[in-house]
Amino acid sequence: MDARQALGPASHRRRDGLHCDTCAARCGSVWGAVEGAALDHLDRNKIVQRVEPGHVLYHQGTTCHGLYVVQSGTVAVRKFDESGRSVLLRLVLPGDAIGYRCFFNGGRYQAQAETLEASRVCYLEGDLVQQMLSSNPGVMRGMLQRMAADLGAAEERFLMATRRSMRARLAHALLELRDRHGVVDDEGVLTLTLPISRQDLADLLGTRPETIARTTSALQKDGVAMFHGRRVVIQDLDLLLDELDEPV
Amino acid sequence: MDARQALGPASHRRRDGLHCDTCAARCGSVWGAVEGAALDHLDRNKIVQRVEPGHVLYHQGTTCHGLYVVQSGTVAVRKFDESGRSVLLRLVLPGDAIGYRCFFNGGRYQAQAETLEASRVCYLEGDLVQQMLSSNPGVMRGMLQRMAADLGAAEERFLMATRRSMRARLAHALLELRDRHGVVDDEGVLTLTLPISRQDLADLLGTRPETIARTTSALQKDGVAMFHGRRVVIQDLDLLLDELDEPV
DNA sequence: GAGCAAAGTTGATCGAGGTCAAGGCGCATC
DNA sequence: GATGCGCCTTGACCTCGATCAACTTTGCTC
Repeated sequence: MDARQALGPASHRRRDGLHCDTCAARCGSVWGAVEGAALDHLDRNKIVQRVEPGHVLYHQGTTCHGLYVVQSGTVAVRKFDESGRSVLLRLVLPGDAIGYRCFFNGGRYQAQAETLEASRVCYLEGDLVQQMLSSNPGVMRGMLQRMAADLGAAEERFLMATRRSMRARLAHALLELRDRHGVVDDEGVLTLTLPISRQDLADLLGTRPETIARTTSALQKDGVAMFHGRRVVIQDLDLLLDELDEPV
Repeated sequence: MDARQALGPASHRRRDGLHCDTCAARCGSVWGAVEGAALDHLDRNKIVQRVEPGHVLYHQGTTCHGLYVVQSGTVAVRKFDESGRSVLLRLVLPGDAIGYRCFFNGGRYQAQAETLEASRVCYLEGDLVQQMLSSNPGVMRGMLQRMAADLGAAEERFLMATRRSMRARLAHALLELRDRHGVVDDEGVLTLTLPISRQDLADLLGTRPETIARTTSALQKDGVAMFHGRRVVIQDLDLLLDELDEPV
């Protein structure tokens, strides 16, 4: 009867003590527009999963029946090619939906989604999403906006990959990661904790781990940023910004 | 009173003898779901432009108030960077909307759209689009599907640019252009008439015109395709398909 | 801490494709 | 036909980043 009954083990269900009401990720996201009875409905029917790092939300090639929304943590969308090699396509942050491309387009997942950190992820079953979309114009508008923004980002990424040097592209990537993975201390020193390996970073920039290593040490030699494993320390943000605007 | 009054010279208005009813581009597009009174409404309020090649539909940086839909012809979306150089971002075919990213996301156009051939383009004013979207769930679904597909294409393009050789990328591009710009004769020989210059083709593939020239002559030397200006003759499609699946 | 696997770095080398410069070629105008 | 103007192609050269192969570091298990 209840759609929830059919999906996932009990430990993965809702009632993790967080009502949608108080979910920080919801504000500023597509679901920010939902309120009142609809929000209650959403809360009652969502399925919350708390997962450890490395958990796979869905596998490539499986059929898509609903939408995942990241509540906390970071999720990686990764694609496997014919030969089994994987490529990191993008990172998904709290408040964002995962798998929406496949949800709207139908068919099977073109990629797999896996958590990089301990995360909380909500699953919304297909009908629930449709209800939310049709009953709440704000959700629909938000969804369209999000897709439009993602499309812009994808275009930007192509231009970066084809026109800019590795230095500029790495600098760009670091700045993108700043919001979510960066901390500024009292003296204005920015420290990033990268959520991904060098291999994944390479995939994200369309290059190889060796090139990442060479580029990081070049930036380090020039005093732009210090790299220790996944920790990146940036003393002077302006130097990093300068890396962006060299070429034409 | 009438929104049409405010927009464009009289020569650009509707009543070009083509009711939405009979518009071939509509079927198989987002607007295929519209029918009956809504279709009449759409037809009465659309603004049709017949334009010669090279006509600019909108300029980069101007504000977006509605949606353009290509009825016939091909439209190029082109972006100018700070230094004034332009980059061809993508081609838009009949039935597809242009400028929807900006329409949903708000703000100003990130690129300019110009016709490559003599074309017919419909302009739908913002309110009209909203009406269509909200009154007709099929349109909304179609729009979402289209955006999802575009997003997939953009991702694919990035992967092509970063992992594949120029030969494979050019072959891929030729195959993409086949549907719309290709003709097969009695003996099964495929002839493409490219809608774009070498410079634009280079932009599309993220490379330089010189590299395009070198790659075309390499393909020609190997008998895969013959290039004479914008005319491309492909004797054996299989040879072209073989170019796609070499590397990993 | 020893042992080991995975991740990251560095070096040496190579090649695809970018860059610059010099011709061809089609096409309009006169 | 001569002139001029874009567009395209070719050649020569060079650079950035890929590749392959060692080596180092990190992190995990016992």
